[in-house]
Amino acid sequence: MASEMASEKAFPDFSIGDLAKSAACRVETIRYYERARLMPNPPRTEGGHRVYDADHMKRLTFIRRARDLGFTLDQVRSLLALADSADFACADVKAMTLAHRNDVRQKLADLQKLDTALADLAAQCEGGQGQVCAIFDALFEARH
Amino acid sequence: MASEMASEKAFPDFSIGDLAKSAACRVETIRYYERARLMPNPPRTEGGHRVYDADHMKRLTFIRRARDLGFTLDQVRSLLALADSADFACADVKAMTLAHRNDVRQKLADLQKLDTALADLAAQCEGGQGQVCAIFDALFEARH
DNA sequence: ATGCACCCTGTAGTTACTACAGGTTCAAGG
DNA sequence: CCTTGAACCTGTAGTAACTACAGGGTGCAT
Repeated sequence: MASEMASEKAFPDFSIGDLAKSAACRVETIRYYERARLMPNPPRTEGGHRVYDADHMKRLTFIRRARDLGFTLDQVRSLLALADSADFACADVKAMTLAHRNDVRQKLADLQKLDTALADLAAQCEGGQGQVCAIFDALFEARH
Repeated sequence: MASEMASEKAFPDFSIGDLAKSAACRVETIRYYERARLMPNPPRTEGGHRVYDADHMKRLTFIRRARDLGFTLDQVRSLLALADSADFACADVKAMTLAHRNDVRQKLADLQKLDTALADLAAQCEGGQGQVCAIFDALFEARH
Protein backbone atom coordinates (compact mmCIF):
# COMPACT_ATOMS: atom_id res chain seq x y z
CA MET A 1 0.00 0.00 0.00
CA ALA A 2 0.97 3.66 0.29
CA SER A 3 2.12 3.56 -3.29
CA GLU A 4 0.58 6.54 -4.95
CA MET A 5 1.66 7.02 -8.50
CA ALA A 6 5.01 8.29 -7.21
CA SER A 7 6.99 5.10 -6.58
CA GLU A 8 5.89 2.63 -9.16
CA LYS A 9 8.92 0.41 -9.59
CA ALA A 10 8.38 -2.88 -11.27
CA PHE A 11 10.92 -4.52 -8.96
CA PRO A 12 9.70 -7.05 -6.50
CA ASP A 13 10.49 -6.60 -2.83
CA PHE A 14 12.11 -9.21 -0.64
CA SER A 15 11.88 -10.10 3.00
CA ILE A 16 15.03 -10.73 5.00
CA GLY A 17 14.24 -14.42 4.78
CA ASP A 18 14.14 -14.26 0.99
CA LEU A 19 17.53 -12.59 0.95
CA ALA A 20 18.98 -15.12 3.34
CA LYS A 21 17.77 -17.99 1.19
CA SER A 22 19.16 -16.50 -1.98
CA ALA A 23 22.55 -15.81 -0.43
CA ALA A 24 22.64 -19.10 1.47
CA CYS A 25 23.20 -17.40 4.78
CA ARG A 26 21.22 -16.89 7.96
CA VAL A 27 18.80 -14.12 8.66
CA GLU A 28 20.88 -13.20 11.69
CA THR A 29 23.92 -12.79 9.48
CA ILE A 30 22.18 -10.15 7.39
CA ARG A 31 21.13 -8.23 10.49
CA TYR A 32 24.73 -8.56 11.67
CA TYR A 33 25.97 -7.06 8.39
CA GLU A 34 23.55 -4.20 8.89
CA ARG A 35 24.91 -3.49 12.36
CA ALA A 36 28.42 -3.77 10.91
CA ARG A 37 27.51 -1.19 8.24
CA LEU A 38 28.05 -3.55 5.33
CA MET A 39 24.39 -3.61 4.43
CA PRO A 40 22.35 -0.40 4.58
CA ASN A 41 19.36 0.16 6.83
CA PRO A 42 16.58 -0.89 4.50
CA PRO A 43 13.11 0.64 4.43
CA ARG A 44 10.58 -1.00 6.71
CA THR A 45 6.95 -1.98 6.57
CA GLU A 46 4.48 -0.25 8.89
CA GLY A 47 5.05 -3.07 11.30
CA GLY A 48 8.84 -2.76 11.23
CA HIS A 49 9.81 -5.62 8.92
CA ARG A 50 12.77 -4.96 6.63
CA VAL A 51 12.00 -4.61 2.92
CA TYR A 52 14.76 -5.28 0.41
CA ASP A 53 15.09 -4.84 -3.33
CA ALA A 54 17.28 -6.25 -6.08
CA ASP A 55 20.18 -3.93 -5.26
CA HIS A 56 20.26 -5.19 -1.70
CA MET A 57 20.34 -8.69 -3.05
CA LYS A 58 23.30 -7.92 -5.29
CA ARG A 59 25.14 -6.32 -2.43
CA LEU A 60 24.61 -9.29 -0.15
CA THR A 61 25.71 -11.66 -2.89
CA PHE A 62 28.88 -9.61 -3.25
CA ILE A 63 29.59 -9.76 0.46
CA ARG A 64 29.02 -13.50 0.68
CA ARG A 65 31.15 -14.26 -2.34
CA ALA A 66 33.97 -12.09 -1.05
CA ARG A 67 33.73 -13.85 2.32
CA ASP A 68 33.84 -17.21 0.58
CA LEU A 69 37.06 -16.05 -1.02
CA GLY A 70 38.46 -15.45 2.44
CA PHE A 71 38.34 -11.65 2.54
CA THR A 72 37.77 -10.29 6.03
CA LEU A 73 34.77 -8.09 6.69
CA ASP A 74 37.13 -5.12 6.83
CA GLN A 75 38.43 -5.98 3.40
CA VAL A 76 34.89 -6.44 2.12
CA ARG A 77 34.06 -3.03 3.52
CA SER A 78 36.95 -1.54 1.54
CA LEU A 79 35.90 -3.36 -1.62
CA LEU A 80 32.34 -2.11 -1.21
CA ALA A 81 33.57 1.41 -0.63
CA LEU A 82 35.42 1.17 -3.95
CA ALA A 83 32.36 -0.23 -5.67
CA ASP A 84 30.22 2.56 -4.23
CA SER A 85 32.58 5.34 -5.18
CA ALA A 86 31.96 7.08 -8.48
CA ASP A 87 35.58 6.97 -9.62
CA PHE A 88 37.21 3.80 -8.36
CA ALA A 89 40.13 2.28 -10.16
CA CYS A 90 40.02 -1.33 -11.17
CA ALA A 91 43.74 -1.44 -10.35
CA ASP A 92 42.91 -0.95 -6.66
CA VAL A 93 40.62 -3.92 -6.67
CA LYS A 94 43.25 -6.04 -8.32
CA ALA A 95 45.85 -4.89 -5.79
CA MET A 96 43.62 -5.89 -2.89
CA THR A 97 42.96 -9.24 -4.46
CA LEU A 98 46.65 -9.92 -4.96
CA ALA A 99 47.51 -8.76 -1.45
CA HIS A 100 44.90 -11.12 -0.08
CA ARG A 101 46.28 -13.90 -2.23
CA ASN A 102 49.67 -13.33 -0.65
CA ASP A 103 48.13 -13.84 2.77
CA VAL A 104 46.54 -17.03 1.57
CA ARG A 105 49.82 -18.29 0.18
CA GLN A 106 51.54 -17.51 3.47
CA LYS A 107 48.92 -19.51 5.34
CA LEU A 108 49.36 -22.30 2.85
CA ALA A 109 53.08 -22.40 3.51
CA ASP A 110 52.49 -22.42 7.27
CA LEU A 111 50.00 -25.25 7.00
CA GLN A 112 52.39 -27.20 4.81
CA LYS A 113 55.04 -26.98 7.52
CA LEU A 114 52.47 -28.05 10.07
CA ASP A 115 51.47 -31.02 8.02
CA THR A 116 55.09 -32.10 7.67
CA ALA A 117 55.69 -31.68 11.38
CA LEU A 118 52.63 -33.74 12.26
CA ALA A 119 53.60 -36.44 9.78
CA ASP A 120 57.11 -36.59 11.27
CA LEU A 121 55.73 -36.83 14.79
CA ALA A 122 53.34 -39.61 13.89
CA ALA A 123 56.05 -41.47 12.02
CA GLN A 124 58.32 -41.53 15.08
CA CYS A 125 55.57 -42.96 17.23
CA GLU A 126 55.21 -46.69 17.69
CA GLY A 127 51.54 -46.36 18.54
CA GLY A 128 51.56 -49.23 21.02
CA GLN A 129 49.72 -49.67 24.30
CA GLY A 130 52.67 -48.58 26.40
CA GLN A 131 53.48 -45.35 28.25
CA VAL A 132 56.47 -44.58 26.07
CA CYS A 133 55.47 -42.14 23.39
CA ALA A 134 57.70 -40.32 20.96
CA ILE A 135 55.05 -37.65 20.43
CA PHE A 136 54.90 -36.83 24.12
CA ASP A 137 58.67 -36.83 24.29
CA ALA A 138 58.81 -34.29 21.51
CA LEU A 139 56.10 -32.08 23.03
CA PHE A 140 57.62 -32.07 26.49
CA GLU A 141 61.07 -31.29 25.17
CA ALA A 142 62.22 -27.72 25.64
CA ARG A 143 61.90 -25.89 22.37
CA HIS A 144 64.68 -26.21 19.80
CA MET B 1 61.70 -17.65 54.15
CA ALA B 2 59.16 -20.10 55.49
CA SER B 3 61.39 -22.96 54.46
CA GLU B 4 62.01 -25.04 57.53
CA MET B 5 63.93 -28.20 56.92
CA ALA B 6 60.73 -29.77 55.53
CA SER B 7 60.70 -28.59 51.95
CA GLU B 8 64.28 -28.42 50.87
CA LYS B 9 64.07 -29.09 47.17
CA ALA B 10 67.05 -28.16 45.15
CA PHE B 11 64.73 -26.97 42.36
CA PRO B 12 64.54 -23.32 41.64
CA ASP B 13 61.19 -21.56 41.66
CA PHE B 14 59.90 -19.40 38.87
CA SER B 15 57.66 -16.37 38.68
CA ILE B 16 54.91 -16.20 36.09
CA GLY B 17 57.10 -13.81 34.15
CA ASP B 18 59.93 -16.36 34.08
CA LEU B 19 57.57 -18.98 32.72
CA ALA B 20 56.20 -16.62 30.11
CA LYS B 21 59.69 -15.79 28.92
CA SER B 22 60.74 -19.42 28.70
CA ALA B 23 57.63 -20.41 26.79
CA ALA B 24 57.65 -17.29 24.63
CA CYS B 25 54.12 -16.36 25.59
CA ARG B 26 52.46 -13.63 27.59
CA VAL B 27 51.86 -13.61 31.29
CA GLU B 28 48.15 -13.16 30.60
CA THR B 29 48.14 -16.30 28.51
CA ILE B 30 49.38 -18.38 31.43
CA ARG B 31 46.70 -16.95 33.70
CA TYR B 32 44.22 -17.70 30.93
CA TYR B 33 45.41 -21.32 30.81
CA GLU B 34 44.93 -21.51 34.55
CA ARG B 35 41.33 -20.31 34.29
CA ALA B 36 40.85 -22.76 31.42
CA ARG B 37 42.16 -25.59 33.67
CA LEU B 38 45.13 -26.39 31.48
CA MET B 39 47.60 -25.19 34.06
CA PRO B 40 47.06 -26.00 37.74
CA ASN B 41 46.57 -23.41 40.46
CA PRO B 42 50.14 -23.01 41.61
CA PRO B 43 51.20 -22.25 45.18
CA ARG B 44 51.48 -18.60 46.06
CA THR B 45 53.77 -16.37 48.02
CA GLU B 46 52.47 -14.67 51.16
CA GLY B 47 51.64 -11.70 48.99
CA GLY B 48 49.70 -13.74 46.44
CA HIS B 49 52.24 -14.08 43.64
CA ARG B 50 52.21 -17.39 41.76
CA VAL B 51 55.21 -19.67 42.32
CA TYR B 52 56.05 -22.26 39.67
CA ASP B 53 58.50 -25.14 39.48
CA ALA B 54 60.15 -27.18 36.73
CA ASP B 55 57.06 -29.38 36.26
CA HIS B 56 54.91 -26.36 35.58
CA MET B 57 57.45 -25.23 33.04
CA LYS B 58 57.37 -28.58 31.25
CA ARG B 59 53.60 -28.50 31.19
CA LEU B 60 53.48 -25.03 29.73
CA THR B 61 56.06 -25.98 27.12
CA PHE B 62 53.87 -28.91 26.18
CA ILE B 63 50.81 -26.71 25.81
CA ARG B 64 52.59 -24.12 23.70
CA ARG B 65 54.19 -26.69 21.43
CA ALA B 66 50.87 -28.45 20.92
CA ARG B 67 49.25 -25.08 20.15
CA ASP B 68 52.03 -24.31 17.68
CA LEU B 69 51.13 -27.58 15.98
CA GLY B 70 47.61 -26.30 15.62
CA PHE B 71 45.86 -28.40 18.27
CA THR B 72 42.90 -26.63 19.83
CA LEU B 73 42.87 -26.05 23.57
CA ASP B 74 40.29 -28.81 23.86
CA GLN B 75 42.62 -31.19 22.09
CA VAL B 76 45.49 -30.07 24.29
CA ARG B 77 43.32 -30.76 27.31
CA SER B 78 42.74 -34.29 26.05
CA LEU B 79 46.42 -34.81 25.38
CA LEU B 80 47.28 -33.58 28.85
CA ALA B 81 44.67 -35.84 30.37
CA LEU B 82 46.36 -38.76 28.64
CA ALA B 83 49.77 -37.61 29.80
CA ASP B 84 48.47 -37.30 33.35
CA SER B 85 46.78 -40.67 33.44
CA ALA B 86 48.76 -43.59 34.85
CA ASP B 87 47.92 -45.98 32.03
CA PHE B 88 47.63 -44.05 28.79
CA ALA B 89 48.20 -45.75 25.49
CA CYS B 90 50.66 -44.27 23.05
CA ALA B 91 48.27 -45.41 20.32
CA ASP B 92 45.67 -42.88 21.51
CA VAL B 93 48.15 -40.05 21.17
CA LYS B 94 49.07 -41.16 17.70
CA ALA B 95 45.39 -41.40 16.74
CA MET B 96 44.76 -37.83 17.90
CA THR B 97 47.79 -36.62 16.01
CA LEU B 98 46.67 -38.29 12.80
CA ALA B 99 43.11 -37.04 13.19
CA HIS B 100 44.43 -33.54 13.61
CA ARG B 101 46.62 -34.00 10.58
CA ASN B 102 43.54 -34.86 8.57
CA ASP B 103 41.98 -31.57 9.59
CA VAL B 104 45.11 -29.76 8.54
CA ARG B 105 45.12 -31.48 5.18
CA GLN B 106 41.49 -30.54 4.66
CA LYS B 107 42.30 -26.92 5.38
CA LEU B 108 45.23 -27.14 3.01
CA ALA B 109 42.96 -28.38 0.23
CA ASP B 110 40.47 -25.57 0.91
CA LEU B 111 43.19 -22.95 0.84
CA GLN B 112 44.56 -24.38 -2.38
CA LYS B 113 41.18 -23.89 -4.01
CA LEU B 114 41.03 -20.38 -2.65
CA ASP B 115 44.43 -19.58 -4.03
CA THR B 116 43.43 -20.83 -7.45
CA ALA B 117 40.19 -18.85 -7.38
CA LEU B 118 42.02 -15.66 -6.42
CA ALA B 119 44.64 -16.21 -9.09
CA ASP B 120 41.90 -16.72 -11.70
CA LEU B 121 40.10 -13.58 -10.62
CA ALA B 122 43.24 -11.47 -10.73
CA ALA B 123 44.18 -12.88 -14.11
CA GLN B 124 40.86 -11.81 -15.63
CA CYS B 125 41.32 -8.27 -14.38
CA GLU B 126 42.93 -5.61 -16.55
CA GLY B 127 43.93 -3.57 -13.54
CA GLY B 128 43.45 -0.25 -15.29
CA GLN B 129 42.16 3.06 -13.97
CA GLY B 130 38.65 2.52 -15.31
CA GLN B 131 35.39 1.54 -13.65
CA VAL B 132 35.15 -1.73 -15.52
CA CYS B 133 36.44 -4.53 -13.34
CA ALA B 134 36.28 -8.23 -13.98
CA ILE B 135 36.69 -8.95 -10.28
CA PHE B 136 33.68 -6.87 -9.36
CA ASP B 137 31.71 -8.44 -12.17
CA ALA B 138 32.48 -11.87 -10.78
CA LEU B 139 31.63 -10.90 -7.21
CA PHE B 140 28.34 -9.24 -8.10
CA GLU B 141 27.28 -12.14 -10.24
CA ALA B 142 24.65 -14.41 -8.71
CA ARG B 143 26.29 -17.58 -7.52
CA HIS B 144 26.80 -20.44 -9.97
C1' DA C 1 62.57 4.07 52.96
C1' DT C 2 61.66 4.41 48.40
C1' DG C 3 61.44 3.52 43.75
C1' DC C 4 60.16 0.71 40.13
C1' DA C 5 59.49 -3.55 37.83
C1' DC C 6 56.69 -6.92 38.39
C1' DC C 7 52.55 -9.12 40.04
C1' DC C 8 47.36 -9.29 41.29
C1' DT C 9 42.02 -9.41 39.97
C1' DG C 10 38.43 -8.39 37.04
C1' DT C 11 36.46 -6.84 32.92
C1' DA C 12 36.05 -5.76 28.12
C1' DG C 13 37.62 -6.13 23.43
C1' DT C 14 38.86 -8.90 19.18
C1' DT C 15 36.38 -11.93 14.50
C1' DA C 16 32.34 -13.30 12.29
C1' DC C 17 28.97 -14.95 13.34
C1' DT C 18 25.20 -18.08 16.02
C1' DA C 19 21.62 -18.82 19.38
C1' DC C 20 18.50 -17.78 22.16
C1' DA C 21 14.42 -15.20 24.93
C1' DG C 22 10.52 -12.79 24.79
C1' DG C 23 7.65 -10.38 22.06
C1' DT C 24 5.20 -8.53 17.39
C1' DT C 25 3.60 -8.80 12.51
C1' DC C 26 1.96 -10.87 8.35
C1' DA C 27 -0.68 -13.72 5.31
C1' DA C 28 -3.73 -17.39 4.72
C1' DG C 29 -7.63 -20.23 5.99
C1' DG C 30 -12.10 -20.66 8.12
C1' DC D 1 -13.58 -10.82 11.18
C1' DC D 2 -10.71 -13.93 13.71
C1' DT D 3 -7.31 -17.10 14.51
C1' DT D 4 -3.19 -19.59 13.72
C1' DG D 5 1.51 -20.32 12.71
C1' DA D 6 5.49 -18.94 10.30
C1' DA D 7 8.31 -15.40 9.97
C1' DC D 8 9.84 -11.24 11.77
C1' DC D 9 11.56 -7.82 15.59
C1' DT D 10 15.21 -6.24 19.42
C1' DG D 11 18.58 -7.20 22.58
C1' DT D 12 21.83 -10.00 24.83
C1' DA D 13 25.10 -13.65 25.44
C1' DG D 14 27.95 -17.27 23.71
C1' DT D 15 31.89 -19.21 20.67
C1' DA D 16 38.08 -19.60 20.39
C1' DA D 17 42.06 -18.14 22.20
C1' DC D 18 43.78 -14.92 23.62
C1' DT D 19 45.01 -9.51 24.41
C1' DA D 20 44.60 -5.18 26.73
C1' DC D 21 43.57 -2.47 29.92
C1' DA D 22 42.31 -0.18 34.87
C1' DG D 23 43.31 0.19 39.34
C1' DG D 24 45.63 -1.60 42.68
C1' DG D 25 49.41 -4.60 45.66
C1' DT D 26 54.25 -6.97 46.14
C1' DG D 27 59.20 -7.75 46.12
C1' DC D 28 63.71 -6.57 45.79
C1' DA D 29 67.55 -3.47 45.24
C1' DT D 30 69.47 0.66 46.53
